[in-house]
Amino acid sequence: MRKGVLELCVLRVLGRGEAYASDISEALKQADLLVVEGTLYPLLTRMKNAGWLDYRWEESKSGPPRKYYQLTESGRILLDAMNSEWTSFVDAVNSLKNS
Amino acid sequence: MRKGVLELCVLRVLGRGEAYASDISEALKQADLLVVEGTLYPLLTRMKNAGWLDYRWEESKSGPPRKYYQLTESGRILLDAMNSEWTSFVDAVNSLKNS
DNA sequence: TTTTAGTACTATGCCAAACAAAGTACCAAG
DNA sequence: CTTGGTACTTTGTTTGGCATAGTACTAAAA
Repeated sequence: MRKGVLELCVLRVLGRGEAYASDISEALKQADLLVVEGTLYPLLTRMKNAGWLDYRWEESKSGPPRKYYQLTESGRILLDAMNSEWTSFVDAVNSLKNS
Repeated sequence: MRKGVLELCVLRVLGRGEAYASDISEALKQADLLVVEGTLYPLLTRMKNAGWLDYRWEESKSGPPRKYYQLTESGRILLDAMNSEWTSFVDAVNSLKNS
């Protein structure tokens, strides 16, 4: 039942191109999805360890260096899979609405 | 971010009329949503304690008595609220799909 | 030049939800 | 009176989301 929606959201954001934590957080906020630091950073680490993401360090002029994350090949595959799972899931929940 | 989708599913099923655990489980299975005993029973108890559900005992000819659950007034209000939350949430996640 | 503020990532620990697994209890059929 | 099926209960584990505190780097103010 657990669907890992937050993972899907991160995958979708990274599907557009590489980004670091604040970019992702900002993109989610734009979509009215609130995610706090304490959730996002550990999640990114888990996804990196699972092999779905990779990152490179980049220096910043306004603070410490940033981890720019990208999808790996396996991350891209997972994204496709989770996209269809998500659709099915939404359909299933919506089918309960009436009757 | 936490959405309590399973709660919404139970509320929707009970929105159609009273049911006991196996009925609910069956209804969810029909909709391709898998829920196991260890999840459903504690959830029903939590929702009962929260005041969203009520139940009555009914004897069964084929086993122990059953707890038939119904929505309370406050459960009905919650159902309405969660219906709109669910729609917004789905829209938000889907808005991340492209661009 | 030392302090302060802002940004970015890390580490630790808590709580509740989802689940597995085992147990209790009731009934009917053999 | 034992067996099998049904229904609910109890206990414990794992994991995700989050809060909190801490480290580290930069730039700008005092």
